[in-house]
Amino acid sequence: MLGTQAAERPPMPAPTPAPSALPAGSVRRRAGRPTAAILDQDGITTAALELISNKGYNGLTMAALARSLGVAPSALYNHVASKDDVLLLVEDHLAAMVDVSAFGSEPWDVAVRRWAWSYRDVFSEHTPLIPVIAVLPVANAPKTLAMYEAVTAGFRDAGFPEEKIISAIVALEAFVFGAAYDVTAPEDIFDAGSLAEQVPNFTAAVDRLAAEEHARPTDVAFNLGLEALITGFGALRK
Amino acid sequence: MLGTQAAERPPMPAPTPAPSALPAGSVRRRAGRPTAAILDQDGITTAALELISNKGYNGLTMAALARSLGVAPSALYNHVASKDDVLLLVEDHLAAMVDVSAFGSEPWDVAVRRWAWSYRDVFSEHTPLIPVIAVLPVANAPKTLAMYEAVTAGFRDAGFPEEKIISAIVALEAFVFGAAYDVTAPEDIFDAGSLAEQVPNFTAAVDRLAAEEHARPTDVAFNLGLEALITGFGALRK
DNA sequence: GTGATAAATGAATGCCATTCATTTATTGGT
DNA sequence: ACCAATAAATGAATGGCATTCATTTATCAC
Repeated sequence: MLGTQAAERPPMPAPTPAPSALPAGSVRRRAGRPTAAILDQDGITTAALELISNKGYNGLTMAALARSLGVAPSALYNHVASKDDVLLLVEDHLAAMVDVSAFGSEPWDVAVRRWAWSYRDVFSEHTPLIPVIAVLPVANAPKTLAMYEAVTAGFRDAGFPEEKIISAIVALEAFVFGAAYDVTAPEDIFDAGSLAEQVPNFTAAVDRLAAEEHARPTDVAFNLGLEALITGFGALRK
Repeated sequence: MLGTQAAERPPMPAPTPAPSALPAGSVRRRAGRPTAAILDQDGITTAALELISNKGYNGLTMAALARSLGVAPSALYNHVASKDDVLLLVEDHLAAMVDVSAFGSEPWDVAVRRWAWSYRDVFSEHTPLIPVIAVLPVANAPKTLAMYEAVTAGFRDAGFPEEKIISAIVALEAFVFGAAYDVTAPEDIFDAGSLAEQVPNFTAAVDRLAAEEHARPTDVAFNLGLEALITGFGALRK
């Protein structure tokens, strides 16, 4: 790890000191507005996603983001108000990747199933966004809003009583977000270790599930909960 | 803002400089092991909870924690390995406050209902813990483990097939954690603002729910989802 | 009694988001 | 065609943060 970083950024100054924030080979940009704008929100979003994909959310710093865009960190603040703002851009990009295509073409239960699995899969790779999303007004996230619109229309067309649609979506979303965290949990999360004797029922149940040898226990739990929600909510339709 | 801070902490040194890490009035402790230990995990947990209660999770820093305990920040590391370790202590303390008393005395569905509401209520005040909990092996959290034991026993006694117990609890927990975030969301989170016209179904559904004038819409959604899960899971019992 | 260990201080370290003064280029109004 | 306002960049701070380390002092086990 440290060795790799050192290779990228030699601690000693190179003969011709490499400009610290520019792609290799380019000349250091002088201060002042450049002829053509370098940054925009789309580019920042793309670079952020690339960084997250390569280095994870720990690697997503304003400095690293600036560096990958060949720009000084402070330049980012001409286009976003804060790091949370960057996270919002990323979130909205991801929302567009959630599959809502089945609403309008497939039966309601099939559509909900496809949407929820897709939603969970997308955000299980991006759980650090969840605390941000959960509290963020949708007004600033057009693609997220578009997702809600598609889902809402699907519920309405399926005969859902209108006053219950938002509550049902909120409940499903809560389940999806919680389940997204579960995907990231280590396999041995339920290993009670030295305390196992003190929690015999729990230990037995954990062992009994392990004996089933499911490829992904987290998927079993998600399926169980999702089917219960679909069945329960399906009964509300007129 | 700046003026207020300056008033609390004058930039110029006071005549008798106040010791920075000690409760008012006490003498600065000299270096070296004190006769009686000042810190232990219980004290750290209590101080952390107090700090969170007064200043929120933003106010919970290792420096602030040390200060409230009358100790240098580095002293904390003789008792916890990291800040995440402090969060784990807090989490385990809270787990003990979750109401599992109905398991063993009340019918299964009543017990699940009481547990889930209580669980959500406790952690909705502590959502920053959720990312930590979700990934943390239970072996290091005895009170959390005790909660799982009580719930597992309740499910088993209710005739739940043993291989499904953990999956059902995991699903319920996912829903609880997601719903805990929802509690903290601002009221106008679903206000589409200027984009309202582009999402007519969504806007209509939001308005229709608002017209119901529920005291806490988040509770309506939680109730809806929880009852669906209870009904769905209840059918699995032998 | 003595060596190992435990628990404190205090001084660093390095990383981080963010701000600000400054420079340069574009744009819109007259 | 000018000129003021604005936009977009640099580069140098700033302050906060968790964590580490050398050092000091006290207790505990043998």
